[in-house]
Amino acid sequence: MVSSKDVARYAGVSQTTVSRVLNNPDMVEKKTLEKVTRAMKEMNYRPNSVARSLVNRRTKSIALLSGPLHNPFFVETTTSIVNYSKQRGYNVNVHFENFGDNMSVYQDVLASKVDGIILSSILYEDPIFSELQSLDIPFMMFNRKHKKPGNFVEMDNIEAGRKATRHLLELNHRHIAWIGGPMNMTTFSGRYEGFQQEMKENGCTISPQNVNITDTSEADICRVMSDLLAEKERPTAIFAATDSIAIFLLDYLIQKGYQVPEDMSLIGVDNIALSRHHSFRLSTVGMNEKENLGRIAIEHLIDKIESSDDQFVEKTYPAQLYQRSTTKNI
Amino acid sequence: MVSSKDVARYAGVSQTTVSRVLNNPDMVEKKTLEKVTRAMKEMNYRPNSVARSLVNRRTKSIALLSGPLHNPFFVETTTSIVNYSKQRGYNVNVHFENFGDNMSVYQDVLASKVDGIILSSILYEDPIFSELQSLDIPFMMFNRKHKKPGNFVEMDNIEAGRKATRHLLELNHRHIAWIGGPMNMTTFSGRYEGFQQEMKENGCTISPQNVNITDTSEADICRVMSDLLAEKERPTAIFAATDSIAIFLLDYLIQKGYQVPEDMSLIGVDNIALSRHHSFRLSTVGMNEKENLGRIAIEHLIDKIESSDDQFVEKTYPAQLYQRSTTKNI
DNA sequence: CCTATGTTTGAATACGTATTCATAACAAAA
DNA sequence: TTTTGTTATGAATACGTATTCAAACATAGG
Repeated sequence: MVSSKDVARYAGVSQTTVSRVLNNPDMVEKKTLEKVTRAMKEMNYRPNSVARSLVNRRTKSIALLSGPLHNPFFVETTTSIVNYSKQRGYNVNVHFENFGDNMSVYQDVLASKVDGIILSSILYEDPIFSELQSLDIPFMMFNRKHKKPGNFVEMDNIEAGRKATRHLLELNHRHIAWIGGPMNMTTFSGRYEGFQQEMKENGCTISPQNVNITDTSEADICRVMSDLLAEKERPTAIFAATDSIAIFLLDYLIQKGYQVPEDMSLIGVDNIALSRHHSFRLSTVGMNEKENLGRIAIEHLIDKIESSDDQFVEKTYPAQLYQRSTTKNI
Repeated sequence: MVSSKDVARYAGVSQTTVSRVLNNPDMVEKKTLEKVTRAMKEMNYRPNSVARSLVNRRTKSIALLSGPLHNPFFVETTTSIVNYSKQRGYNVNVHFENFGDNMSVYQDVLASKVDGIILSSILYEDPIFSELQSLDIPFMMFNRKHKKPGNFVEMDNIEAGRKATRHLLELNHRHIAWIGGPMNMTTFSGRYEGFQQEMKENGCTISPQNVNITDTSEADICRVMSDLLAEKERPTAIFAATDSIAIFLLDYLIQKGYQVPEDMSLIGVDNIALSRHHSFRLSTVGMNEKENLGRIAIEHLIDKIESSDDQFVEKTYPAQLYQRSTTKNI
């Protein structure tokens, strides 16, 4: 590979001058500049970004630790994060959460030299948190957050849980089942908390068999749903903790011959784009449609990288109901 | 940041020994090894991957230049590529195609030091091709390919086009509209070619207003579809060049009060997971469900990186029909 | 005891760039 | 002419690691 030294020799100048042509062109005489520029072209020179990073002490790249893309919510955030980062001149190393073995993903992220880290995949008491802190580079959580204070942007999950539940209650549902994911993720615990609060305040009880915690895999959701359908006193409505789960449930229910919402009301959370599809018209709760948590988070992160201000960004955005066609009065 | 030199000083050894502890632990005496290991722990030492890359001349990272994730096909390939790469010890820099200005994306990719490049976003006569070649690192195309010989894996797009068309013809459709993307992408040109061939062989003509080329944006697809619906002799079936387009059309049609397949048959290509959803049951043509082009491509790419064999991988996989519920006899 | 062999270690160097500091060339001012 | 200042350039160095080469030392065989 041709280096700046090669270019220098070819152009009859010092490596320093070549470097200056790239970074401080006005410090070099016009004639020299042309000469060097031509040499670079002719030799097809490309600056070695690794060497640059070593001396500049920044890689212009960011690690994204995201939830899996089979949840369309993360499709939208990943797209925003990658595209906005590009705009600001950063590359994004993408990693996906791995339920079985997140530690190895963490190790990859910790080992890779990046200017900042943005992650949705963190548990409420995740030990990764202190490791991230020790890296001494900015990191930002979105969607989910950690117990300890740090940078995060999230939706008001409790409010989301309450609004979804209130909607179902207003439609006269009393027998409501919850299908969610692991409670050590604040999205799930928060939304469940809201569900509980609202039910309690309205004098409704939640029977234990109607609280279903899955690992969000399709197989596990199937298992849970088939249990629910087999209950003597089958629930009339399901509160799915995410639109992704809801859409999968929809698939399962239709496949088994049930009609939504006639046989079962269904509401999700996140208001992902797919929920608006007229084949679904999924009722859901989510943020203002203009806002994207990924986008908000990456913007803050890059600001932090470039300003190195150490004030925590902690933002919780309101949730609102999007009533569509998968919930109905009984 | 603490360096190997700091660790060396603290442990009372040379930097060489610290390096050996990391890379050739059996070359160093057990006692020394423990001493150094302890020092690394105590100082919270993390090897600088940038410095490593500089001397090793490999970054253990790969650039992915992907089509946009709002096409679920790329969700599936991106997931495979990222996860498989991790398994083989590589990070993935993700970039998304940008219809308006792909050159700047290309520049980003060319500037970033990676061990290999995997891309779906290439045009049939894309000038990026020769630039990629001049980088002298392996690159692999998937889904779409280039005019010149190189590494690629694809579905047999012509066969796909023929099979989808044949299916519609067998259902007695004669008035079939095509909605696709830019013809300088081999996915679209190949599928269209198959559409043409099959129509011709069966004595069917394609009227010009039924050939619709979009930029695959929602707005443009809307425009085209509304034109089609306004035709005097409205087509009875639509061949959407991708499932992604088909699913969007489905949304549009339902929203406008049409029923699929009663008012209009609809078939896509790609057989993405979402097409199987029982709210859609989209008829489509695609590869064997076990195969994933992204996965196949990344496997070849990493093999190439690690073996540096220079034989081209050129693979074209057969397409098959998946008949579901969006196509019906008339 | 001497030589041959193996083991463990460190000094020096390379990777490719950006930056600091010094110098040379030259013009302007005194 | 000397001084001062300005502009353009290059030599040397730093970034943090891996590797080469040589040296120090121990062990075994004769």
